[in-house]
Amino acid sequence: MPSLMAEPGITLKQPRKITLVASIVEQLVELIQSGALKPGDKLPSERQLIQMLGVGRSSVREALQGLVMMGLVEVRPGQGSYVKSNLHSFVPDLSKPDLSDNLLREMRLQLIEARRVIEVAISGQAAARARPQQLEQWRATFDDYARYIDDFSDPRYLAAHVDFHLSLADMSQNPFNVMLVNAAIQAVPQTLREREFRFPKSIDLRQLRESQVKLHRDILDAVTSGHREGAEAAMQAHMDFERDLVIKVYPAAADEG
Amino acid sequence: MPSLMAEPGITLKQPRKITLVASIVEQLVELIQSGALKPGDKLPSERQLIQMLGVGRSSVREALQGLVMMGLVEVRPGQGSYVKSNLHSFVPDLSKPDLSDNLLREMRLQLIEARRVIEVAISGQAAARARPQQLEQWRATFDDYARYIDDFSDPRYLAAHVDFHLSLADMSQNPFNVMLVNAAIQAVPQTLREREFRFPKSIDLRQLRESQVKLHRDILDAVTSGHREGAEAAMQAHMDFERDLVIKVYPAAADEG
DNA sequence: CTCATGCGACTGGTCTGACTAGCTGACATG
DNA sequence: CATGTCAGCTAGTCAGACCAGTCGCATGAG
Repeated sequence: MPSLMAEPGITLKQPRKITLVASIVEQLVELIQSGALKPGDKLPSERQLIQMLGVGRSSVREALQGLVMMGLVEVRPGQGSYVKSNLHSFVPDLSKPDLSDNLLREMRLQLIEARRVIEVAISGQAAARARPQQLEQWRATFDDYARYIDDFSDPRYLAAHVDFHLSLADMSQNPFNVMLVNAAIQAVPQTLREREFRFPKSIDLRQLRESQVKLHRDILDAVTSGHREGAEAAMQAHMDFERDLVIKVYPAAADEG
Repeated sequence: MPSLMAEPGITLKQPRKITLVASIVEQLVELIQSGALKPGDKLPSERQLIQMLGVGRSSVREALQGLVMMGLVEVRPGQGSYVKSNLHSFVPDLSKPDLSDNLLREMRLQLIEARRVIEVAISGQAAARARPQQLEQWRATFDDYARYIDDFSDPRYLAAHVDFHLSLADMSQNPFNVMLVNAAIQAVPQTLREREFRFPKSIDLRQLRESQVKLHRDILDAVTSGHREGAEAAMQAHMDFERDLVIKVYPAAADEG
Protein backbone atom coordinates (compact mmCIF):
# COMPACT_ATOMS: atom_id res chain seq x y z
CA MET A 1 0.00 0.00 0.00
CA PRO A 2 1.21 3.50 -0.73
CA SER A 3 2.77 5.46 2.06
CA LEU A 4 0.73 8.26 3.52
CA MET A 5 3.78 9.97 4.87
CA ALA A 6 5.35 13.12 3.56
CA GLU A 7 2.55 14.02 1.19
CA PRO A 8 3.61 17.55 0.44
CA GLY A 9 1.50 20.64 0.65
CA ILE A 10 -1.51 19.23 2.35
CA THR A 11 -2.63 19.83 5.89
CA LEU A 12 -5.27 17.69 7.47
CA LYS A 13 -7.23 18.85 10.42
CA GLN A 14 -8.08 16.08 12.74
CA PRO A 15 -11.82 15.74 12.84
CA ARG A 16 -13.44 17.29 15.86
CA LYS A 17 -14.10 14.16 17.81
CA ILE A 18 -16.19 14.90 20.80
CA THR A 19 -17.42 12.69 23.53
CA LEU A 20 -21.11 12.11 23.91
CA VAL A 21 -21.09 13.47 27.43
CA ALA A 22 -19.29 16.63 26.35
CA SER A 23 -21.84 17.23 23.66
CA ILE A 24 -24.69 16.88 26.13
CA VAL A 25 -22.98 19.28 28.49
CA GLU A 26 -22.50 21.68 25.61
CA GLN A 27 -26.17 21.60 24.72
CA LEU A 28 -27.37 22.10 28.27
CA VAL A 29 -24.91 24.91 28.92
CA GLU A 30 -26.12 26.59 25.79
CA LEU A 31 -29.73 26.29 26.89
CA ILE A 32 -28.83 28.00 30.13
CA GLN A 33 -26.66 30.63 28.52
CA SER A 34 -29.29 31.46 25.95
CA GLY A 35 -31.87 31.91 28.64
CA ALA A 36 -34.06 29.07 27.44
CA LEU A 37 -33.50 27.61 30.88
CA LYS A 38 -33.68 30.28 33.53
CA PRO A 39 -32.36 30.13 37.08
CA GLY A 40 -34.68 28.04 39.19
CA ASP A 41 -36.12 26.19 36.22
CA LYS A 42 -36.49 22.46 36.43
CA LEU A 43 -34.60 20.41 33.92
CA PRO A 44 -36.24 17.42 32.31
CA SER A 45 -35.82 14.31 34.40
CA GLU A 46 -32.99 11.96 33.59
CA ARG A 47 -35.38 9.49 31.99
CA GLN A 48 -36.86 12.23 29.86
CA LEU A 49 -33.42 13.44 28.79
CA ILE A 50 -32.52 9.89 27.80
CA GLN A 51 -35.44 9.81 25.44
CA MET A 52 -35.00 13.33 24.16
CA LEU A 53 -31.32 12.77 23.44
CA GLY A 54 -31.40 9.14 22.49
CA VAL A 55 -28.53 8.23 24.79
CA GLY A 56 -27.96 6.06 27.82
CA ARG A 57 -28.62 7.14 31.33
CA SER A 58 -24.97 7.07 32.31
CA SER A 59 -24.15 9.68 29.71
CA VAL A 60 -26.93 11.92 30.93
CA ARG A 61 -25.88 11.49 34.53
CA GLU A 62 -22.23 12.24 33.81
CA ALA A 63 -23.24 15.35 31.94
CA LEU A 64 -25.40 16.50 34.82
CA GLN A 65 -22.55 15.81 37.21
CA GLY A 66 -20.42 18.08 35.09
CA LEU A 67 -22.98 20.85 35.25
CA VAL A 68 -23.15 20.45 39.01
CA MET A 69 -19.40 20.86 39.24
CA MET A 70 -19.60 23.95 37.08
CA GLY A 71 -22.08 25.31 39.56
CA LEU A 72 -24.78 25.69 36.95
CA VAL A 73 -27.13 23.00 38.14
CA GLU A 74 -28.30 21.59 41.41
CA VAL A 75 -29.83 18.15 41.76
CA ARG A 76 -32.33 17.36 44.43
CA PRO A 77 -32.76 13.63 44.93
CA GLY A 78 -36.34 12.56 44.60
CA GLN A 79 -37.30 15.78 42.90
CA GLY A 80 -35.18 16.52 39.91
CA SER A 81 -32.46 18.79 38.58
CA TYR A 82 -32.74 22.54 38.68
CA VAL A 83 -30.81 25.44 37.23
CA LYS A 84 -29.11 27.09 40.15
CA SER A 85 -31.22 29.97 41.28
CA ASN A 86 -28.48 32.30 42.41
CA LEU A 87 -26.82 32.41 39.04
CA HIS A 88 -26.24 36.09 38.73
CA SER A 89 -24.85 37.02 35.41
CA PHE A 90 -23.70 34.19 33.30
CA VAL A 91 -20.68 34.70 31.16
CA PRO A 92 -21.81 34.53 27.58
CA ASP A 93 -20.16 32.15 25.20
CA LEU A 94 -17.93 34.17 22.94
CA SER A 95 -17.72 31.36 20.46
CA LYS A 96 -21.34 31.46 19.50
CA PRO A 97 -21.37 32.59 15.92
CA ASP A 98 -24.76 34.17 16.26
CA LEU A 99 -23.53 36.75 18.68
CA SER A 100 -23.94 40.12 17.11
CA ASP A 101 -20.72 41.96 16.42
CA ASN A 102 -21.92 44.59 18.80
CA LEU A 103 -22.38 42.18 21.66
CA LEU A 104 -19.11 40.47 20.90
CA ARG A 105 -17.31 43.77 20.99
CA GLU A 106 -19.01 44.58 24.26
CA MET A 107 -17.96 41.27 25.79
CA ARG A 108 -14.36 41.66 24.81
CA LEU A 109 -14.19 45.11 26.26
CA GLN A 110 -15.72 43.87 29.47
CA LEU A 111 -13.25 41.06 29.71
CA ILE A 112 -10.36 43.42 29.18
CA GLU A 113 -11.76 45.74 31.83
CA ALA A 114 -11.97 42.90 34.32
CA ARG A 115 -8.54 41.58 33.45
CA ARG A 116 -6.97 45.02 33.66
CA VAL A 117 -7.85 45.27 37.33
CA ILE A 118 -6.26 42.04 38.37
CA GLU A 119 -3.38 41.93 35.92
CA VAL A 120 -2.16 45.41 36.76
CA ALA A 121 -2.17 44.70 40.47
CA ILE A 122 -0.50 41.35 39.92
CA SER A 123 2.16 42.90 37.74
CA GLY A 124 3.11 45.28 40.47
CA GLN A 125 3.18 42.58 43.10
CA ALA A 126 5.29 40.34 40.88
CA ALA A 127 7.79 43.11 40.37
CA ALA A 128 8.21 43.33 44.10
CA ARG A 129 8.27 39.64 44.87
CA ALA A 130 9.44 37.55 41.94
CA ARG A 131 12.30 35.18 42.62
CA PRO A 132 15.32 35.18 40.31
CA GLN A 133 14.77 31.62 39.20
CA GLN A 134 11.17 32.36 38.31
CA LEU A 135 12.21 35.38 36.30
CA GLU A 136 14.68 33.29 34.37
CA GLN A 137 12.06 30.73 33.44
CA TRP A 138 9.62 33.48 32.62
CA ARG A 139 12.02 34.97 30.12
CA ALA A 140 12.16 31.65 28.32
CA THR A 141 8.37 31.69 28.13
CA PHE A 142 8.51 35.16 26.65
CA ASP A 143 11.04 33.99 24.09
CA ASP A 144 8.64 31.28 23.01
CA TYR A 145 5.87 33.81 22.86
CA ALA A 146 7.88 36.08 20.61
CA ARG A 147 9.18 33.22 18.49
CA TYR A 148 5.80 31.79 17.58
CA ILE A 149 3.78 34.97 17.30
CA ASP A 150 3.95 34.92 13.51
CA ASP A 151 1.11 32.44 13.52
CA PHE A 152 -1.64 33.48 15.87
CA SER A 153 -3.18 30.02 15.69
CA ASP A 154 0.02 28.14 16.50
CA PRO A 155 -0.67 26.18 19.68
CA ARG A 156 2.84 26.94 20.86
CA TYR A 157 2.11 30.64 20.59
CA LEU A 158 -1.18 30.31 22.41
CA ALA A 159 0.35 28.18 25.13
CA ALA A 160 3.25 30.58 25.61
CA HIS A 161 0.94 33.55 25.75
CA VAL A 162 -1.24 31.95 28.40
CA ASP A 163 1.85 30.82 30.25
CA PHE A 164 3.25 34.34 30.19
CA HIS A 165 0.31 35.67 32.14
CA LEU A 166 -0.04 32.67 34.42
CA SER A 167 3.62 32.75 35.31
CA LEU A 168 3.36 36.43 36.08
CA ALA A 169 0.54 35.66 38.48
CA ASP A 170 2.65 32.89 39.94
CA MET A 171 5.44 35.35 40.62
CA SER A 172 3.11 37.50 42.65
CA GLN A 173 3.51 34.69 45.20
CA ASN A 174 -0.20 34.50 45.70
CA PRO A 175 -1.83 31.30 44.50
CA PHE A 176 -5.22 32.94 44.45
CA ASN A 177 -3.98 35.37 41.85
CA VAL A 178 -3.05 32.42 39.68
CA MET A 179 -6.52 31.08 40.18
CA LEU A 180 -8.15 34.33 39.15
CA VAL A 181 -5.98 34.84 36.10
CA ASN A 182 -6.68 31.30 35.13
CA ALA A 183 -10.40 31.87 35.45
CA ALA A 184 -10.15 34.96 33.31
CA ILE A 185 -8.12 33.18 30.67
CA GLN A 186 -10.63 30.37 30.58
CA ALA A 187 -13.14 33.01 29.57
CA VAL A 188 -11.16 34.00 26.51
CA PRO A 189 -11.54 30.72 24.74
CA GLN A 190 -12.66 31.50 21.28
CA THR A 191 -11.27 34.99 21.33
CA LEU A 192 -7.79 33.62 21.13
CA ARG A 193 -8.25 30.03 20.16
CA GLU A 194 -10.52 28.70 17.51
CA ARG A 195 -12.07 31.87 16.31
CA GLU A 196 -10.50 33.13 13.16
CA PHE A 197 -8.94 36.50 13.27
CA ARG A 198 -10.49 38.67 10.67
CA PHE A 199 -8.68 41.92 10.95
CA PRO A 200 -9.72 44.81 8.76
CA LYS A 201 -7.27 45.77 6.08
CA SER A 202 -6.43 48.91 7.97
CA ILE A 203 -4.57 46.79 10.49
CA ASP A 204 -0.93 46.17 9.67
CA LEU A 205 -0.41 42.67 10.98
CA ARG A 206 3.35 42.88 11.07
CA GLN A 207 3.23 46.08 13.03
CA LEU A 208 0.56 44.64 15.30
CA ARG A 209 2.79 41.71 16.19
CA GLU A 210 5.72 43.99 16.82
CA SER A 211 3.67 46.17 19.10
CA GLN A 212 2.41 43.25 21.08
CA VAL A 213 5.85 41.78 21.48
CA LYS A 214 7.15 45.13 22.61
CA LEU A 215 4.35 45.55 25.13
CA HIS A 216 5.05 42.16 26.60
CA ARG A 217 8.76 42.83 26.63
CA ASP A 218 8.11 46.03 28.53
CA ILE A 219 6.22 44.06 31.15
CA LEU A 220 9.01 41.53 31.28
CA ASP A 221 11.67 44.18 31.73
CA ALA A 222 9.79 46.22 34.27
CA VAL A 223 8.95 43.24 36.41
CA THR A 224 12.46 41.88 36.10
CA SER A 225 13.99 45.15 37.19
CA GLY A 226 11.68 45.19 40.18
CA HIS A 227 10.03 48.52 39.50
CA ARG A 228 6.56 48.18 40.86
CA GLU A 229 5.09 51.30 39.31
CA GLY A 230 6.79 50.60 36.02
CA ALA A 231 5.40 47.09 35.96
CA GLU A 232 1.93 48.34 36.65
CA ALA A 233 2.23 50.96 33.96
CA ALA A 234 3.51 48.42 31.46
CA MET A 235 0.54 46.18 32.10
CA GLN A 236 -1.77 49.16 31.83
CA ALA A 237 -0.28 49.88 28.45
CA HIS A 238 -0.79 46.29 27.37
CA MET A 239 -4.42 46.39 28.38
CA ASP A 240 -4.94 49.78 26.78
CA PHE A 241 -3.55 48.42 23.57
CA GLU A 242 -5.82 45.40 23.63
CA ARG A 243 -8.80 47.60 24.34
CA ASP A 244 -7.97 49.95 21.51
CA LEU A 245 -7.44 47.01 19.22
CA VAL A 246 -10.89 45.68 19.96
CA ILE A 247 -12.34 49.10 19.37
CA LYS A 248 -10.57 49.33 16.05
CA VAL A 249 -11.43 45.83 14.90
CA TYR A 250 -15.05 46.07 15.97
CA PRO A 251 -16.08 49.61 15.20
CA ALA A 252 -19.05 50.71 17.20
CA ALA A 253 -22.25 50.13 15.31
CA ALA A 254 -24.73 52.90 14.79
CA ASP A 255 -27.62 51.42 16.65
CA GLU A 256 -28.12 51.34 20.39
CA GLY A 257 -31.37 51.76 22.27
CA MET B 1 -47.76 8.46 69.31
CA PRO B 2 -46.47 11.64 70.94
CA SER B 3 -46.14 14.69 68.77
CA LEU B 4 -42.65 15.79 67.89
CA MET B 5 -43.82 19.28 67.16
CA ALA B 6 -43.16 22.32 69.23
CA GLU B 7 -40.68 20.68 71.53
CA PRO B 8 -39.29 23.77 73.14
CA GLY B 9 -35.68 24.66 73.50
CA ILE B 10 -34.18 22.06 71.22
CA THR B 11 -32.53 22.66 67.89
CA LEU B 12 -31.81 19.80 65.54
CA LYS B 13 -29.13 20.05 62.94
CA GLN B 14 -29.87 18.19 59.81
CA PRO B 15 -27.35 15.39 59.44
CA ARG B 16 -24.63 15.94 56.88
CA LYS B 17 -25.78 13.65 54.16
CA ILE B 18 -23.28 13.34 51.40
CA THR B 19 -23.49 11.58 48.10
CA LEU B 20 -21.11 8.79 47.26
CA VAL B 21 -19.86 10.59 44.20
CA ALA B 22 -19.18 13.74 46.20
CA SER B 23 -17.15 11.78 48.68
CA ILE B 24 -15.04 10.25 45.94
CA VAL B 25 -14.47 13.67 44.42
CA GLU B 26 -13.49 14.95 47.84
CA GLN B 27 -10.93 12.22 48.30
CA LEU B 28 -9.37 12.65 44.90
CA VAL B 29 -9.22 16.42 45.20
CA GLU B 30 -7.49 16.00 48.51
CA LEU B 31 -4.94 13.65 46.99
CA ILE B 32 -4.15 16.25 44.38
CA GLN B 33 -4.12 19.15 46.78
CA SER B 34 -1.91 17.36 49.21
CA GLY B 35 0.58 16.61 46.50
CA ALA B 36 0.18 12.87 46.73
CA LEU B 37 -0.87 13.10 43.11
CA LYS B 38 1.27 15.53 41.22
CA PRO B 39 0.52 17.22 37.89
CA GLY B 40 1.06 14.74 35.10
CA ASP B 41 0.60 11.74 37.36
CA LYS B 42 -1.58 8.91 36.19
CA LEU B 43 -4.60 8.10 38.28
CA PRO B 44 -5.53 4.49 38.93
CA SER B 45 -7.73 3.11 36.20
CA GLU B 46 -11.48 3.15 36.67
CA ARG B 47 -11.50 -0.59 37.31
CA GLN B 48 -8.79 -0.22 39.92
CA LEU B 49 -10.62 2.63 41.59
CA ILE B 50 -13.84 0.69 41.94
CA GLN B 51 -11.92 -2.04 43.73
CA MET B 52 -9.99 0.38 45.91
CA LEU B 53 -13.15 2.27 46.82
CA GLY B 54 -15.61 -0.59 46.83
CA VAL B 55 -18.11 1.28 44.68
CA GLY B 56 -19.66 0.89 41.28
CA ARG B 57 -18.10 2.10 38.12
CA SER B 58 -20.75 4.71 37.47
CA SER B 59 -19.90 6.44 40.73
CA VAL B 60 -16.23 6.48 39.84
CA ARG B 61 -16.95 7.78 36.38
CA GLU B 62 -19.21 10.54 37.62
CA ALA B 63 -16.58 11.58 40.10
CA LEU B 64 -13.93 11.69 37.39
CA GLN B 65 -16.26 13.70 35.20
CA GLY B 66 -16.54 16.18 38.04
CA LEU B 67 -12.77 16.46 38.30
CA VAL B 68 -12.56 17.01 34.57
CA MET B 69 -15.04 19.85 34.83
CA MET B 70 -13.04 21.35 37.66
CA GLY B 71 -10.06 21.29 35.35
CA LEU B 72 -8.05 19.11 37.68
CA VAL B 73 -7.98 15.96 35.63
CA GLU B 74 -7.75 15.00 32.01
CA VAL B 75 -8.88 11.65 30.66
CA ARG B 76 -7.26 10.09 27.64
CA PRO B 77 -9.37 7.30 26.19
CA GLY B 78 -7.47 4.07 25.90
CA GLN B 79 -4.75 5.35 28.20
CA GLY B 80 -6.13 6.51 31.49
CA SER B 81 -6.80 9.57 33.61
CA TYR B 82 -4.09 12.06 34.42
CA VAL B 83 -3.72 15.00 36.74
CA LYS B 84 -3.60 18.06 34.52
CA SER B 85 -0.01 19.04 33.98
CA ASN B 86 -0.36 22.77 33.61
CA LEU B 87 -1.68 23.28 37.08
CA HIS B 88 0.49 26.17 38.13
CA SER B 89 -0.13 26.83 41.74
CA PHE B 90 -2.93 24.91 43.19
CA VAL B 91 -5.03 26.65 45.73
CA PRO B 92 -4.45 24.89 49.01
CA ASP B 93 -7.39 23.45 50.84
CA LEU B 94 -8.08 25.65 53.80
CA SER B 95 -10.18 22.98 55.43
CA LYS B 96 -7.41 20.50 55.98
CA PRO B 97 -6.94 20.30 59.69
CA ASP B 98 -3.30 19.43 59.39
CA LEU B 99 -2.47 22.76 57.86
CA SER B 100 -0.24 24.54 60.26
CA ASP B 101 -1.76 27.65 61.75
CA ASN B 102 1.00 29.59 60.13
CA LEU B 103 0.18 28.38 56.68
CA LEU B 104 -3.51 28.83 57.24
CA ARG B 105 -2.94 32.39 58.30
CA GLU B 106 -0.82 32.96 55.25
CA MET B 107 -3.48 31.58 52.94
CA ARG B 108 -6.21 33.72 54.36
CA LEU B 109 -4.14 36.82 54.05
CA GLN B 110 -3.34 35.95 50.46
CA LEU B 111 -6.99 35.42 49.65
CA ILE B 112 -7.90 38.74 51.18
CA GLU B 113 -5.13 40.42 49.23
CA ALA B 114 -6.42 38.97 45.98
CA ARG B 115 -10.03 39.78 46.78
CA ARG B 116 -9.17 43.32 47.78
CA VAL B 117 -7.94 44.09 44.30
CA ILE B 118 -11.05 42.98 42.49
CA GLU B 119 -13.64 43.88 45.07
CA VAL B 120 -12.43 47.44 45.46
CA ALA B 121 -12.47 48.04 41.74
CA ILE B 122 -15.85 46.40 41.42
CA SER B 123 -17.26 48.45 44.24
CA GLY B 124 -16.28 51.64 42.46
CA GLN B 125 -17.71 50.47 39.17
CA ALA B 126 -20.95 49.39 40.80
CA ALA B 127 -21.33 52.80 42.40
CA ALA B 128 -21.13 54.35 38.98
CA ARG B 129 -23.32 51.88 37.14
CA ALA B 130 -25.82 50.17 39.41
CA ARG B 131 -29.44 50.32 38.34
CA PRO B 132 -32.07 51.42 40.85
CA GLN B 133 -33.89 48.11 40.76
CA GLN B 134 -30.67 46.23 41.45
CA LEU B 135 -29.91 48.48 44.39
CA GLU B 136 -33.34 47.82 45.84
CA GLN B 137 -32.87 44.08 45.67
CA TRP B 138 -29.37 44.41 47.02
CA ARG B 139 -30.65 46.18 50.10
CA ALA B 140 -32.93 43.25 50.79
CA THR B 141 -29.92 40.97 50.60
CA PHE B 142 -28.10 43.17 53.07
CA ASP B 143 -31.08 43.03 55.41
CA ASP B 144 -30.90 39.25 55.35
CA TYR B 145 -27.19 39.42 55.97
CA ALA B 146 -27.67 41.62 59.00
CA ARG B 147 -30.62 39.61 60.27
CA TYR B 148 -28.90 36.27 60.36
CA ILE B 149 -25.40 37.33 61.36
CA ASP B 150 -25.95 36.22 64.94
CA ASP B 151 -25.16 32.67 63.88
CA PHE B 152 -22.11 32.52 61.64
CA SER B 153 -22.98 29.00 60.61
CA ASP B 154 -26.57 29.75 59.62
CA PRO B 155 -26.88 28.88 55.93
CA ARG B 156 -29.10 31.90 55.45
CA TYR B 157 -26.33 34.12 56.74
CA LEU B 158 -23.74 32.47 54.56
CA ALA B 159 -25.97 32.66 51.50
CA ALA B 160 -26.78 36.29 52.11
CA HIS B 161 -23.14 37.17 52.62
CA VAL B 162 -22.11 35.51 49.40
CA ASP B 163 -25.06 37.09 47.65
CA PHE B 164 -24.06 40.50 48.91
CA HIS B 165 -20.72 40.32 47.16
CA LEU B 166 -22.03 38.60 44.05
CA SER B 167 -24.79 41.15 43.65
CA LEU B 168 -22.27 43.92 43.98
CA ALA B 169 -20.26 42.38 41.18
CA ASP B 170 -23.43 42.07 39.18
CA MET B 171 -24.11 45.75 39.57
CA SER B 172 -20.73 46.54 38.05
CA GLN B 173 -22.48 45.48 34.84
CA ASN B 174 -19.59 43.27 33.90
CA PRO B 175 -20.36 39.55 33.90
CA PHE B 176 -16.70 38.72 34.08
CA ASN B 177 -16.49 40.46 37.41
CA VAL B 178 -19.22 38.19 38.68
CA MET B 179 -17.23 35.26 37.43
CA LEU B 180 -14.08 36.39 39.22
CA VAL B 181 -15.82 37.13 42.50
CA ASN B 182 -17.51 33.79 42.27
CA ALA B 183 -14.18 32.08 41.75
CA ALA B 184 -12.73 33.87 44.75
CA ILE B 185 -15.68 32.97 46.91
CA GLN B 186 -15.41 29.35 45.89
CA ALA B 187 -11.94 29.48 47.38
CA VAL B 188 -13.22 30.48 50.79
CA PRO B 189 -15.05 27.28 51.44
CA GLN B 190 -14.07 26.14 54.84
CA THR B 191 -13.06 29.57 55.98
CA LEU B 192 -16.68 30.54 56.15
CA ARG B 193 -18.51 27.27 56.00
CA GLU B 194 -17.74 24.16 57.93
CA ARG B 195 -14.71 25.21 59.82
CA GLU B 196 -15.56 26.16 63.32
CA PHE B 197 -14.76 29.65 64.33
CA ARG B 198 -12.51 29.54 67.31
CA PHE B 199 -11.95 33.15 68.18
CA PRO B 200 -9.63 34.01 71.00
CA LYS B 201 -11.30 35.36 74.10
CA SER B 202 -9.90 38.77 73.34
CA ILE B 203 -12.38 39.05 70.51
CA ASP B 204 -15.73 40.49 71.48
CA LEU B 205 -18.11 38.62 69.23
CA ARG B 206 -20.96 41.03 69.61
CA GLN B 207 -18.75 43.93 68.71
CA LEU B 208 -17.27 41.96 65.84
CA ARG B 209 -20.69 41.40 64.34
CA GLU B 210 -21.60 45.02 64.76
CA SER B 211 -18.42 46.11 63.04
CA GLN B 212 -18.98 43.79 60.14
CA VAL B 213 -22.55 44.89 59.68
CA LYS B 214 -21.45 48.50 59.76
CA LEU B 215 -18.71 47.90 57.21
CA HIS B 216 -21.15 46.27 54.88
CA ARG B 217 -23.70 48.97 55.44
CA ASP B 218 -21.07 51.55 54.54
CA ILE B 219 -20.47 49.77 51.27
CA LEU B 220 -24.19 49.59 50.66
CA ASP B 221 -24.68 53.27 51.33
CA ALA B 222 -21.69 54.44 49.35
CA VAL B 223 -22.59 52.38 46.31
CA THR B 224 -26.23 53.39 46.57
CA SER B 225 -25.37 57.05 46.68
CA GLY B 226 -23.19 56.60 43.61
CA HIS B 227 -19.96 57.88 45.09
CA ARG B 228 -17.25 55.97 43.34
CA GLU B 229 -14.39 56.92 45.62
CA GLY B 230 -16.49 56.42 48.69
CA ALA B 231 -17.52 52.97 47.54
CA GLU B 232 -13.92 52.02 46.90
CA ALA B 233 -12.87 53.33 50.27
CA ALA B 234 -15.67 51.45 52.01
CA MET B 235 -14.60 48.20 50.39
CA GLN B 236 -11.00 48.93 51.31
CA ALA B 237 -12.10 49.34 54.90
CA HIS B 238 -13.96 46.06 54.77
CA MET B 239 -10.92 44.25 53.46
CA ASP B 240 -8.63 45.97 55.94
CA PHE B 241 -10.88 44.81 58.72
CA GLU B 242 -10.88 41.24 57.50
CA ARG B 243 -7.12 41.30 57.18
CA ASP B 244 -6.66 42.69 60.66
CA LEU B 245 -9.08 40.12 61.99
CA VAL B 246 -7.04 37.30 60.52
CA ILE B 247 -3.91 38.80 61.96
CA LYS B 248 -5.51 38.99 65.37
CA VAL B 249 -7.04 35.54 65.29
CA TYR B 250 -3.90 33.90 63.99
CA PRO B 251 -1.04 35.68 65.67
CA ALA B 252 2.19 35.34 63.80
CA ALA B 253 4.20 32.42 65.08
CA ALA B 254 7.74 32.87 66.20
CA ASP B 255 9.39 30.66 63.64
CA GLU B 256 10.14 31.50 60.03
CA GLY B 257 13.17 30.52 58.02
C1' DC C 1 19.36 -8.72 12.58
C1' DT C 2 15.60 -5.20 11.61
C1' DC C 3 11.37 -3.79 11.25
C1' DA C 4 6.53 -4.10 10.25
C1' DT C 5 2.52 -6.74 11.37
C1' DG C 6 -0.75 -8.26 14.21
C1' DC C 7 -2.58 -10.03 18.30
C1' DG C 8 -3.90 -9.57 23.10
C1' DA C 9 -4.44 -7.00 27.19
C1' DC C 10 -5.35 -3.00 28.71
C1' DT C 11 -7.81 1.79 28.77
C1' DG C 12 -12.06 4.77 28.79
C1' DG C 13 -17.08 5.37 26.41
C1' DT C 14 -21.61 3.85 26.37
C1' DC C 15 -25.82 1.19 27.08
C1' DT C 16 -29.00 -1.62 29.69
C1' DG C 17 -31.62 -3.24 33.43
C1' DA C 18 -32.25 -3.63 38.13
C1' DC C 19 -32.64 -2.19 42.69
C1' DT C 20 -32.68 1.42 46.62
C1' DA C 21 -34.04 5.62 48.84
C1' DG C 22 -36.40 9.76 49.08
C1' DC C 23 -40.12 13.09 47.62
C1' DT C 24 -44.98 14.30 46.37
C1' DG C 25 -49.60 14.33 45.79
C1' DA C 26 -53.92 11.96 45.67
C1' DC C 27 -56.94 9.20 47.83
C1' DA C 28 -59.09 6.48 51.27
C1' DT C 29 -59.96 6.18 55.99
C1' DG C 30 -60.90 7.68 60.65
C1' DC D 1 -61.94 17.83 58.08
C1' DA D 2 -57.60 15.83 59.59
C1' DT D 3 -54.65 11.96 59.06
C1' DG D 4 -52.13 8.39 57.33
C1' DT D 5 -51.12 5.48 53.53
C1' DC D 6 -49.80 4.27 49.08
C1' DA D 7 -48.66 4.69 44.14
C1' DG D 8 -45.82 6.93 41.09
C1' DC D 9 -42.47 9.90 40.46
C1' DT D 10 -37.40 11.39 41.32
C1' DA D 11 -32.20 10.61 41.70
C1' DG D 12 -28.35 7.27 43.58
C1' DT D 13 -26.03 3.17 42.85
C1' DC D 14 -24.55 -1.22 41.08
C1' DA D 15 -23.46 -5.00 37.89
C1' DG D 16 -22.49 -6.63 33.52
C1' DA D 17 -21.95 -6.19 28.81
C1' DC D 18 -19.99 -4.47 24.58
C1' DC D 19 -17.34 -1.06 21.67
C1' DA D 20 -13.32 1.55 20.37
C1' DG D 21 -9.17 3.18 20.95
C1' DT D 22 -4.00 2.49 22.75
C1' DC D 23 0.06 0.12 23.86
C1' DG D 24 3.43 -3.42 24.20
C1' DC D 25 5.19 -7.54 22.90
C1' DA D 26 5.82 -11.65 20.22
C1' DT D 27 6.18 -13.20 15.75
C1' DG D 28 7.19 -13.48 11.16
C1' DA D 29 8.83 -11.31 6.68
C1' DG D 30 12.51 -8.79 4.65
